[in-house]
Amino acid sequence: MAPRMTTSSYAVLALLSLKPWTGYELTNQAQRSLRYAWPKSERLLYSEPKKLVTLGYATTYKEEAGKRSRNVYEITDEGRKALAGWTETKTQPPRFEIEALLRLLFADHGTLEELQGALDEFEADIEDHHQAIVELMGSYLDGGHPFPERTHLSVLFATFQIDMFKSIERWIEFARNEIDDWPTTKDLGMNERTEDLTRLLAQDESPLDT
Amino acid sequence: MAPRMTTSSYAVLALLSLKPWTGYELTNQAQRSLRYAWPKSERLLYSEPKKLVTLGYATTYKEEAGKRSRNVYEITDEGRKALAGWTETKTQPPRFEIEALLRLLFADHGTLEELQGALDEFEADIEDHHQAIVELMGSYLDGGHPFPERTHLSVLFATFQIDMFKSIERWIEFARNEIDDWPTTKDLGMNERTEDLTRLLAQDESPLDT
DNA sequence: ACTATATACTGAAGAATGCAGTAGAGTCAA
DNA sequence: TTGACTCTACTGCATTCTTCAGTATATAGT
Repeated sequence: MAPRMTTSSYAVLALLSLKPWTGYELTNQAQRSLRYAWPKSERLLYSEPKKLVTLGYATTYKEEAGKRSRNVYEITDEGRKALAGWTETKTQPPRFEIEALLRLLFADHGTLEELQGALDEFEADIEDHHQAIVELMGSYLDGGHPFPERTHLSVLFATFQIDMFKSIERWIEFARNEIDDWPTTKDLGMNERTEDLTRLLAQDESPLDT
Repeated sequence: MAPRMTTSSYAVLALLSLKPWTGYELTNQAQRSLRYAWPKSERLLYSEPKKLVTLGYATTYKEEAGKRSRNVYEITDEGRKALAGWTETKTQPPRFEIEALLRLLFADHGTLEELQGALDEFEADIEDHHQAIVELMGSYLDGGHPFPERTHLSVLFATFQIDMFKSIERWIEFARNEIDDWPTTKDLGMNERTEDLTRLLAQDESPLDT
């Protein structure tokens, strides 16, 4: 049975359309540049180009460098056709996995300190990503984009990321302030403050904007 | 071999700590309330409580209603202990899967119309979610929270969601405006506008804030 | 010389998804 | 009243994806 083209297959195929890559380069590039749109494991990123070869969408050869060898993958004409057909497939809905928020939702089983800890970790992760992108933009200014003719796309995407990370950081600050007023994680329920917030949200207004 | 407790197992265990549920209720409740923090398939949500039973963290019995039967799951004392131990495990970093943005990154293989289409779908998904939460908040005001003493947690989480969805919607508007000025998806590269944006982002300023 | 880090992968087990299938119960309309 | 449709209430199977351990060479720093 011929394997199916998944979104991850198209992602790798799209990278191959830019230039030939080795498996190792592909895992690194995909993890660096696609991480915030389509995060995939290193293992999968080694497997996908092999699948593309069996489908006839890529060719591969071994490059020898002393006693080391590495697999180079190159897109085929068939592969370019398949990539063009990507647009005919349905786009998957967005998916946000945030364990820190799951822990917030069930914070009443733990202490305030544990909840604050979860928020701290969340913030640290977001700040890391945030800083990485700001630095990447700095490198673009110095002509560091690997495919200069594609800079407009990377930058529009980066705008999304920076904007989202800023908004998340603002929320974390807000959440910390709220929690600081809590005596415990439990049984606060629909108190005055919560009711005020609920009323705002029900009117589609964010307490962070006001 | 005893199965491992995954984050999803803890999520289901946390739900069970609130009250006993049937498998069917659990799938529905988890998909409605955990969807934006921990999105999981219906299939998994039917499997997890069974796993909890084999681990001794839940008990189950069949409830008969005519010719129909359904499985009811109830947390055990062991289960409550296990849930308390959740805080000792590391929180997984956040993960954002957004195929629409992947398509944006590689939009130069397609047309402007296709890129706009991807943004439209993205927007439609986000707006659906956004509206669902605003309505949920309205129901909370009418006393509709299933566990009133936990309202403060749900509302703080809802603040995150509404704020994030608003921020994404603003970005989509922004992106649409940018794209409207593009003659094609290709080879725009580091033009004047892109350079302006890059400069802003490199200074950690969002073009959406100004 | 030793250690750490980067390069360059693969196999196998387990987690999670998607899809099809089964089947009873209630609703609405032709 | 029969048929169509939706909701309830799941299960099995194939496939996808992640995690982890393992293998082995190359290179830079102390």
